[in-house]
Amino acid sequence: MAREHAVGLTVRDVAARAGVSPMTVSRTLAGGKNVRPELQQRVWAAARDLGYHRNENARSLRPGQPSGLIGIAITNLGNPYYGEFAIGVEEVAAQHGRRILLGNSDEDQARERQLVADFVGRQVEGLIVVPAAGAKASHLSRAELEGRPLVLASRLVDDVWADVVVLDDVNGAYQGAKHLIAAGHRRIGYLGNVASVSTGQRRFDGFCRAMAEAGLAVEPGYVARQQQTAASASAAMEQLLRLPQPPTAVFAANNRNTIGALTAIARHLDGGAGWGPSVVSFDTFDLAELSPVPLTLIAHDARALGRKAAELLFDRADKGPDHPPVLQTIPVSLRVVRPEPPGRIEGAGPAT
Amino acid sequence: MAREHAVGLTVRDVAARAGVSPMTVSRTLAGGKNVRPELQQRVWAAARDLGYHRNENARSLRPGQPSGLIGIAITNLGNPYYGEFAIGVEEVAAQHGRRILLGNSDEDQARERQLVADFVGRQVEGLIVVPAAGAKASHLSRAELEGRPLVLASRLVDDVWADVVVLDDVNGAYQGAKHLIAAGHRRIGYLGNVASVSTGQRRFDGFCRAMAEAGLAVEPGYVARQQQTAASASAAMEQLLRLPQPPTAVFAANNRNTIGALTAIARHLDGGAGWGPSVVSFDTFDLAELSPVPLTLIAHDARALGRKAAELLFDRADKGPDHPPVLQTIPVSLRVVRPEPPGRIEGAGPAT
DNA sequence: TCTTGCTATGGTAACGATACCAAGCGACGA
DNA sequence: TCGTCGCTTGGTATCGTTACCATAGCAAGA
Repeated sequence: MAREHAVGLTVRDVAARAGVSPMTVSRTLAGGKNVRPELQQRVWAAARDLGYHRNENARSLRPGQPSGLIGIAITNLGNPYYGEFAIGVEEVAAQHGRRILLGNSDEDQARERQLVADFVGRQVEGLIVVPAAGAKASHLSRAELEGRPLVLASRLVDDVWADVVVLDDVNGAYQGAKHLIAAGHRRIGYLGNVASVSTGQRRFDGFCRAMAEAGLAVEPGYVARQQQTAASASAAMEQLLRLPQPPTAVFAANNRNTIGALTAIARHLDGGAGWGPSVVSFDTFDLAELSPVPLTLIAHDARALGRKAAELLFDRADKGPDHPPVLQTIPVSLRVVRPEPPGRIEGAGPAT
Repeated sequence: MAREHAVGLTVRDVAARAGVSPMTVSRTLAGGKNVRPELQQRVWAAARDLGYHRNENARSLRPGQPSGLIGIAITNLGNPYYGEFAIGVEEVAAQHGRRILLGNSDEDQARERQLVADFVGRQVEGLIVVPAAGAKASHLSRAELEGRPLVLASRLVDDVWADVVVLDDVNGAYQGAKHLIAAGHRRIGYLGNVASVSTGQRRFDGFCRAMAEAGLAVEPGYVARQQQTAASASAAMEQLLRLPQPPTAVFAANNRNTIGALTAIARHLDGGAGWGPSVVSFDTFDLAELSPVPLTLIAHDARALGRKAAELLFDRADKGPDHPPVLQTIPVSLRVVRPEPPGRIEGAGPAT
């Protein structure tokens, strides 16, 4: 009797239609080793006619059978940076015949923990996690993951036994700050994300190092490190612009902060101010060319970061769990989008 | 005997530790109905101590048990528009206790087909697909999906039995074009994506309707409809700018085309041209405020689109497969970012 | 001719969780 | 006192697939 819905076709149905046993169907679909070509054709035809799809869940139930799934927990999928990152992971995963289970933690530790637990329950072969702000090691322990390989991406977490891939945050920020200092800037503002995210701390460290080397003080009034959105970054930038002695340049530690800063600066200029601070931005973003002020990017390849994270995961699966963890750094490079006009700083700034 | 790795804990292990039967464990974890509170505590303690996670794949093997998975196929995850879309889906799915299986088709039909087949094999409860350019109905048929509900998002496909949620493309483009015409523009360029994507066709239709109503011809020399990336859009815009009579305004049919257009216009202005065409953009994007030329956005909420797609999916699961398909439209709205200065068109354009 | 070795095929059991049925137990009304 | 009901607990079978073993057939070699 024909089924009402096509739901629930099994090897048995295909076997019946092809006039063979379920085992022959299984073998054929697994590659056809030790099956007569004629039978293989009958099986393929039957499978096609019925619209049969192997049940991957049942398949992975057998011990030793991989599930073909990789879990990714991301903090904010709306940030194109993480979208690109996810593409990079997906690219490599697809090459290895794996699918992506995706979860958005929204910078919430509880949600992240829940995601990880669920991924484990779904038998993922490995996890790639961009840890949420303040994430603890406890829900990323080897025991919690039942021995599954874990890669931390973009951000570090203390005391977690895992491979890690991060950007060259410290050096990138150092180079970016040095770039501003070399151009003659002395009053440099800093817009960044919270210190509970490792990028927030590392980039600030690099910035401070460059300032210290130049004998410049990092003045608290010029530093704002709480902005996680472009809107709050814009507000922070406006505060800096309203200071009696506003900074002649700002270092924005990620794309959300840069976008907020540039938005505020554009409003400032539209409001009649003839002058706006130079910007160095960690992260690239669309339409950087439209910047109304001198702009330099600390550029990197988010997709490469995702690819590398996936590669570390598959490497780990090959090497076994007992090799020491790997820390991989993705290089960054300075890209001047709009150069500093000569003599800009001395003459053009407001009330020095 | 102790296990080498923690991999493969089962109800049996928990049952043994708690001194009860596997059934009692199962019942407890399923909510604890008809289990003595004392035993429940023992079971929970044992599960926690061992770090047990229920095997969701084995669970969904039993007939009638849902897998808890929703499959999403997207054409380009690097486009923040689709990132936001995915967040919207994930939000609603998480509310319903479902996880997301994500695949990137990269506008490739073969990859899309493969993704869909795999999703079915993994027993997803439903699929949300942004169909790739030129996607055919055949691999989205009810039979192919084994009766699983399908929602098409953002783009239409002919002859597919599915619920659909799209933006108000035609009307949005119509309003955008009318806006330019009302401002006095007569020579209006069009930058869009290919007609094999329904948005490419629908937005062009709306544009043409506004032009026709105003008695204006859509001149082929002003129309470029093959750009899928910002880079190619930038090249197309440069061609328009090099025409003896360049358009005084351009309609860009999506964010990639707008970004390309603005980049080309910025280069043009930096090159010394005192004048650049006005822009209307379908889709919003970061840093629109930096536009050097008059800019109006046809704005909409990609996250809302994702949410609605997921809601349609769950509605369909409730209503059953026999209700007629639903077509839902997400409204768009005009947002003037940089208004048209008065008298700009007559005086300022090059060689009329 | 009989053995050995190979390929092709099928039956059976098992993966982990749970629906179903059976059974034990105390409480309560007849 | 006995039967019945409800609650609790456990044994068993099953979901779809495939590893393993068994078997049948055939060819080559002793």
